[in-house]
Amino acid sequence: MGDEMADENISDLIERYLKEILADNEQIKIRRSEIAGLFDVVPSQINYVINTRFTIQNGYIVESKRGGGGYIRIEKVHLLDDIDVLDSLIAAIGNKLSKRDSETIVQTLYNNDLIDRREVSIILAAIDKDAIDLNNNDLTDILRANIMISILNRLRYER
Amino acid sequence: MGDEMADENISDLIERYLKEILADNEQIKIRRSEIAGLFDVVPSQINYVINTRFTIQNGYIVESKRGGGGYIRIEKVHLLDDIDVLDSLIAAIGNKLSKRDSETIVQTLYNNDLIDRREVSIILAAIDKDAIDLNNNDLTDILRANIMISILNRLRYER
DNA sequence: CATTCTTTGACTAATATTGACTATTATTAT
DNA sequence: ATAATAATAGTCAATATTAGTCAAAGAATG
Repeated sequence: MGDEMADENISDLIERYLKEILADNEQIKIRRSEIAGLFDVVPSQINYVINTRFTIQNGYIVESKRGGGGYIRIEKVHLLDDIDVLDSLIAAIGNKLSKRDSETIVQTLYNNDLIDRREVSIILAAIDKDAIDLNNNDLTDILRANIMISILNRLRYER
Repeated sequence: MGDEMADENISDLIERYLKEILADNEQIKIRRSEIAGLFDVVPSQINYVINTRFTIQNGYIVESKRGGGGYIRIEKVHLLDDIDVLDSLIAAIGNKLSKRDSETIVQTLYNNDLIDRREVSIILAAIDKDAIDLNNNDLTDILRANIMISILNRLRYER
């Protein structure tokens, strides 16, 4: 890679365009079709750009609304400094997560002062066996993994 | 949550208009056609706004009267204590819970000082669409209901 | 070549807007 | 009083306006 090379593809251009705006603003609210029109691509390409380049790992959260006056909002979030614990926990969780392992994770979070007592309680309630039980143990473990990862990702930043 | 900027659609504007009045008053009594005229929409759109944004889950009670001198009255609801808030929210959740309704509930919890910002964030992460998506929308709504109820029940003890 | 990334578009989903028709209540005429 | 009319609000389904998903085709990369 050299210096200052022209980004070749349109997705990169769109990414750069949005990030330039985000350099001066905490968030942007766009109309999907407008941006698509600006770069002369199909609207769904905007979703592609967002899904590949504005993830939470990159420090962005995205929300949207359909219907009249619909929009996509991209928000820059401030990633916390002591994220290592969270990252390694996320990395360690695979496809599935047992009840036992999930409790260990919650305990670790608490021990590291990443969550308080009430938050422990809320998280345990969210992954409670009865809440996510669908008569299929594999499915329950998958759900537990998904929910836990989602929560850990939330803990990575503050608004 | 909160800081609203440039709502694009008219329903949002009407919602904000009414809520601004309600910020200073316990209730408002409106004439449907008047509000409709103010925003230049058909009268039934006022019903749409009320049905989607002034539900009991949102913390409002609405009553109305037809005929000459008819009106719609929107009243802020006062729940007696925290347990009542939780109980009525739990009662309002049936078998399934949409994303939209779940967000309303979380907002209500926050407005009633039952949870703080971080807890809002954690709960929303737990019921995030991607976390509980199993390629079946009904199932997702069922899971969301289960998880939300589980959390609400936990909050009853965790004061 | 094989693999991964990008581009495209047909189909789906969510939300908002509109208006025709209905229901209820108040007022006026008989 | 009763009936007719006017003045409201409610319901519901059609249409409009967005954004999302997914898989296939094409391009780039190694």
